[in-house]
Amino acid sequence: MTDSREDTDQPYCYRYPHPAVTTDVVLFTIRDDALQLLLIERGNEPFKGSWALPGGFVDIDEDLDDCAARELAEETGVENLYLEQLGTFGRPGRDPRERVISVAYLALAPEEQLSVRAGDDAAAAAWFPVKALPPLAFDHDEVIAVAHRRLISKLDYSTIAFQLLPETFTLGELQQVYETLVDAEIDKRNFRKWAQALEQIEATGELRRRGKHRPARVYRLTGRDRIAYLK
Amino acid sequence: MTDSREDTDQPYCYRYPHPAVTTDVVLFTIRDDALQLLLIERGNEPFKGSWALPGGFVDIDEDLDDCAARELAEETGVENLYLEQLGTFGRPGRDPRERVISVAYLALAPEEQLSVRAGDDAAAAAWFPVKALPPLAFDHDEVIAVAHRRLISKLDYSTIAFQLLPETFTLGELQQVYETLVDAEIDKRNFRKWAQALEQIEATGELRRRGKHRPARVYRLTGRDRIAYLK
DNA sequence: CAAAGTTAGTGTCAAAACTACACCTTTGCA
DNA sequence: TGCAAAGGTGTAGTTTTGACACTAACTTTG
Repeated sequence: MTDSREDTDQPYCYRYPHPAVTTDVVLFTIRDDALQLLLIERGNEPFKGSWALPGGFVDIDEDLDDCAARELAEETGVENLYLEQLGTFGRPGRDPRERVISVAYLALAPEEQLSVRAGDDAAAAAWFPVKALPPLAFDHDEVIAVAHRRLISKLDYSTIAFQLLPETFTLGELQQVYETLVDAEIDKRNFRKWAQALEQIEATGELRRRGKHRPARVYRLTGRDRIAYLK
Repeated sequence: MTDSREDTDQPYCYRYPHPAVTTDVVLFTIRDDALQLLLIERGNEPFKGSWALPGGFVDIDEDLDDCAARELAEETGVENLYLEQLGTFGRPGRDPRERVISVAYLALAPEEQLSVRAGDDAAAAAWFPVKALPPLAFDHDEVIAVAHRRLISKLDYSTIAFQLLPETFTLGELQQVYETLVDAEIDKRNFRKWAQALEQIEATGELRRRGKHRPARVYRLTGRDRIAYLK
């Protein structure tokens, strides 16, 4: 890091103008057997009426992760979910108002945990299937594309997908999540063999009866780590 | 993104103080059969005399990637190498002067391409083995740890390690790079089978004689993509 | 110029991982 | 009670991985 500034009586912002820094969150969930993400409708210019990722300016004494969690809570009422930093988007001109550098986060939560309501700054908050997104503000289409690729590729070497399930789940539900994510059918026996070989889940001993068919064994994650890396 | 500011005649920096944004680069190379990285000795406070990652403040109209490349060139004379964004570090208090958010980059280059000289802001620039780092300024030890983990884990699913070799190389040299990175010996026959199965390298037809032994075939990367993802 | 030293270069076999594939079980409901 | 619907299980063929040892070609030295 360079040291290209000395103390003078001029405030920084005139001698070395600072960019604004925001966080934006790509929150995925699975609803109606589709991968969906949360967008808010912008209530103000620029891009008024367009849809955008939830997010906002970083407070001057606030950590980045905290900012992402706070903005998500404020704008959507969603709390306590899996959040990981995705990348930082800072192309000059991406915000027409001023230079804005955005630290993007990838978030996952099970549908059950979410009760979205529009917050102060948002005209509305709504879920959209990843395959049918509306026109987006700023460079948020690009941010979402990166998030989606990251999620899909992380399936191969981590247990990140478990973050899309509630605390307890059946193997059928788990398989549905994976099938939705990879957008393909998976062989049931091979999938179950694989899932049990992970050593990341254990049966609770309970059965869950849903629908007119044989009840399913209920599982939970072992360990309290949010995600495990495979091999 | 929220819209929590209106236009008034007050400058931004008083109503909504902006953090400073920097880029820092973790540049790895292999020297003397060891993974080494480039540090600069700080010429000014804070942390004067400590070693730190090369980097500096983002210009107000400058893209982040450009900033990382520019600062690296200015401080060390190193140009035209592999650069990828690593992550953003913004814990309040990580810089004692003011709030500084740092976008970190991972960079790789072959030793042959590097002729490091200390630039304006740095008292000195030097290579250190990853296994024997000096005390570091700011949170740069943490940044380096993340970069190192990223590099090692990317070995498994990409051809990122080829960025540590010059344009042409022998399979022996390639194997040495991998052995240095994973810090273990690799079976020669299995390695060569693997490397050729990648379909990412081709023989140039030349032979390279170095030392008192049989000359080795020379290879180059096929395709001009910097890194390929495997499987 | 022969011998010694050094890295280049090659194939096989066993174990492990992966893939394809079909039937019975248990429940709810008509 | 029988039908619809998801739950639950094993095996065999194929592919991938990992262990392992010798000959080839060059340089240097005696």
